[in-house]
Amino acid sequence: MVRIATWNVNSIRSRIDRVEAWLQRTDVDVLAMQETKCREDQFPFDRFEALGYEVAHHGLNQWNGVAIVSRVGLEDVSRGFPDLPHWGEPAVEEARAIGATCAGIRLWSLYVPNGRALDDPHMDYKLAWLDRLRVQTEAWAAEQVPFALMGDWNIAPQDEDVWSMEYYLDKSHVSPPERAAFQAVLDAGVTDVVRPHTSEPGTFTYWDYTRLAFQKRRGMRIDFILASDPLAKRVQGAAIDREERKGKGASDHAPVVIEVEA
DNA sequence: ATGGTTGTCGAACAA
Repeated sequence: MVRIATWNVNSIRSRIDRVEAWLQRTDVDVLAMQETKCREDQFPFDRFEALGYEVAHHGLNQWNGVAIVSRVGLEDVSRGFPDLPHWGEPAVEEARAIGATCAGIRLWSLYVPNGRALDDPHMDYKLAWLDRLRVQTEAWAAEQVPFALMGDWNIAPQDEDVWSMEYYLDKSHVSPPERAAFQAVLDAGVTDVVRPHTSEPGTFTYWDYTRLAFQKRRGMRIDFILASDPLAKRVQGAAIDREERKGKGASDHAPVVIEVEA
């Protein structure tokens, strides 16, 4: 059994103690992280290597940043994928995607742009980014190598994935264009392998730091593991580690874990 | 109370 997880850590430098403790506690073999928020030279490689993990990181500045750590092999690292849209002034490609092959599975750690607001240029960037991911997913699905798209999608695909549709109605993450973009990736050849094992109402992966959102159970399900059909058939179980959102120094996202038949 | 919190080579901005 291989245990594979994804987690938006919201700064690896401020979270490293908790991430290290979590890995030791949960016996996870591969962890995809998002929002490492650091450059290559700032990443705490030694902390993971001391635990027996190989590390691949993609970080360009204090924003975004994605990584994969693995103790079951880590090969053929890709930073980004073709034709990703650019952002900023000057417009550049951001560190939002890294891929690696671990235990024969092609894994991607993805940090989909936030979108910010329905009328914000960042929303156009988000939708363009997701369309490129859709194109890539079609290509990967045709290759027959088992693969998974893991990360923070910044989309709540279904009404039950937010604590209140009324609250989010005029905000990003739930709009029809965003949901259509998410569905288009699914249609390209992957399925959500976590939801079938975590279908309880009120199951979320993210809770805002403000307004006592976690304590009031006001969250969103926006972190997903989407697997190709050959891999999906091997998924034996899945869980969202809500406990990790508790206490001082927690990320605002919870880790999401799947168990895969070796 | 147009509020709250966390992170970043901060002093605004992103989430």
